Amino acid sequence: MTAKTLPLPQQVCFALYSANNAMMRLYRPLLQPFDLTYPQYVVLLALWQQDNISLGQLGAATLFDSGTLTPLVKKLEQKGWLQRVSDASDERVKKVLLTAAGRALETEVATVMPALRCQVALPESQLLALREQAQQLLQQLQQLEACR
Amino acid sequence: MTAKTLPLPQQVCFALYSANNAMMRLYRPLLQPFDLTYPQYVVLLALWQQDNISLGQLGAATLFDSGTLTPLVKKLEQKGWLQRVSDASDERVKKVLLTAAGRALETEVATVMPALRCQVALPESQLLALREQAQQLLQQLQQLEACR
DNA sequence: GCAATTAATCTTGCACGCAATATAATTGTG
DNA sequence: CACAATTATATTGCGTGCAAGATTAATTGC
Repeated sequence: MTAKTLPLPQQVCFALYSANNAMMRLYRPLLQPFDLTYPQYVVLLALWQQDNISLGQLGAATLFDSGTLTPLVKKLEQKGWLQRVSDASDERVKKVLLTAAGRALETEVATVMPALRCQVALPESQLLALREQAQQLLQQLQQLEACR
Repeated sequence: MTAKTLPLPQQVCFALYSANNAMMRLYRPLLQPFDLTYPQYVVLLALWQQDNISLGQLGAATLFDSGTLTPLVKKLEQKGWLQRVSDASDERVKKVLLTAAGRALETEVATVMPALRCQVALPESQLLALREQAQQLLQQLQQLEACR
């Protein structure tokens, strides 16, 4: 009757948590040359897919809430990668618009993915399996959050 | 030639990252009654498995570096769950020792896991698959970090 | 034996994530 | 059309994570 809690190495959440932390550590030096952090990179990835969207839409794409997104976007504006412009038709919404430099950055940053990939000595199939499992968990949790 | 970067929904790292964030949001309200955060909970989980270990050993179990672990352990000491004691045989090392309250807490906190589990409507097999994939990624990344 | 190195922990500073709350614009309602 | 409810964004405060550097104690080389 000594085992009231599960050892860390057996916990799903701890595996997820520590794998994610390790991944962030791997990203850091690769993004540093561009003066980008991973969350900032995520915002740009979203904008490279769809530009000129509202902060709300950007939050939906990146899964950041406003408390995280607002300062992130302000920082990226300071760095000159994007602009925040008020929408004339609805003064509440702020739209985010990549600058020419921000659009050009996509080509530069395109080297990050392959550099990252070649350091991870795992078969593509395993990474896709991980993505699939993580996405299904995420989807389940989002569904939960949606019901309050 | 427009696709220089991969859309976020297809990225393994983003799936890992956002699933982990969602998991932390799920944990928060469950740990709040015990005035614990997830990282603090992780430290306690490690100590419940093996008590009276050095900060270095605790860091190895939790995968926290000293910059994260030191303030975490100090906070847990303030809350009365553990004590930090200097090792007489080597004055550099600080050993971490659960208090009686800290040991008793394990039983209380044991309700967190099942409460969490019953909110995640995914089959056990899928969670184990996710754990397996995450652990293998983690292991790969740790191996990388070990080679500097 | 003691200087130089190594080891264990601590401190500082920065950038998240997010809950809670505030502010301001818009919409719905009587 | 006033005004309460809703919506979009911003602010505040707290707790991480971690790189970089500092501090102190032990160990190693010569």
